[in-house]
Amino acid sequence: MVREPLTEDAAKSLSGTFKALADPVRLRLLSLIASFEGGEACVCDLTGPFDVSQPTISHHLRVLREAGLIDCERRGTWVYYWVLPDALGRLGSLLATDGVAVAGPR
Amino acid sequence: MVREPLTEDAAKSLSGTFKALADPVRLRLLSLIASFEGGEACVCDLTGPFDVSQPTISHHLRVLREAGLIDCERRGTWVYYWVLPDALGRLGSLLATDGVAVAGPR
DNA sequence: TCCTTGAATAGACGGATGTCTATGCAGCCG
DNA sequence: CGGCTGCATAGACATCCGTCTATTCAAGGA
Repeated sequence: MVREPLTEDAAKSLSGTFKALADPVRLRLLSLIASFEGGEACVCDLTGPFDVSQPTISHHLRVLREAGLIDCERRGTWVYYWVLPDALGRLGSLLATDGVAVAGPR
Repeated sequence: MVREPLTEDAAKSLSGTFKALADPVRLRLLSLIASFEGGEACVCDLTGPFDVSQPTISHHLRVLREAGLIDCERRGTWVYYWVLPDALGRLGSLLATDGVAVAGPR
């Protein structure tokens, strides 16, 4: 990303992922799910730590899922969510600036 | 970030950076500046490749600058922008999922 | 079967955001 | 000094987005 200009399509797609991460509640949800024992969490575990309503949590989970950052499965009465590490990893390596000449004034 | 839950403050701050990256024009600007010869670019080099007006580019550059992702300096008639690699690097390492147990159904 | 609980959907509403046109400011040059 | 060029600011406007309440759907238990 810092070596050659992004194409219009790549930028559009990438920005979609960043949009999903551009909300404090969603970031905390993602982090909370990832750091849960076993790497997955039931929705009922996720509504407590936040000051927003259950439908709002449900909405944020949907946004994260549609961005390909998490997935879920129903097990009886409960729905469990887990993080898909690939998307996060790809993003991380894209942002890597290792070896790129540091710019500055002058 | 995937090892322990983000605090409310950390999430708020982080989401600010992601917000700045959550726009295709800003992503392309960042990428374009970084990949410019010498690692810096004049604004006049940045308005051409986009379909939006010059004030809109100026607005996006301000957002990126206020997020700590780029900086600028006036040199005579022109203003030059360059990428601050630290912010991007910190973000990249934050998203790293290496060594974290992969979650999944069951 | 009915009721209860866990979770998602629908729709409304206010605030944030991306874009534009018009204007202002800074620096160069004749 | 006057005008021109590069860039930023101001303000308007439409759309998007996060949140809520109300409702619906799914699954289990008495």
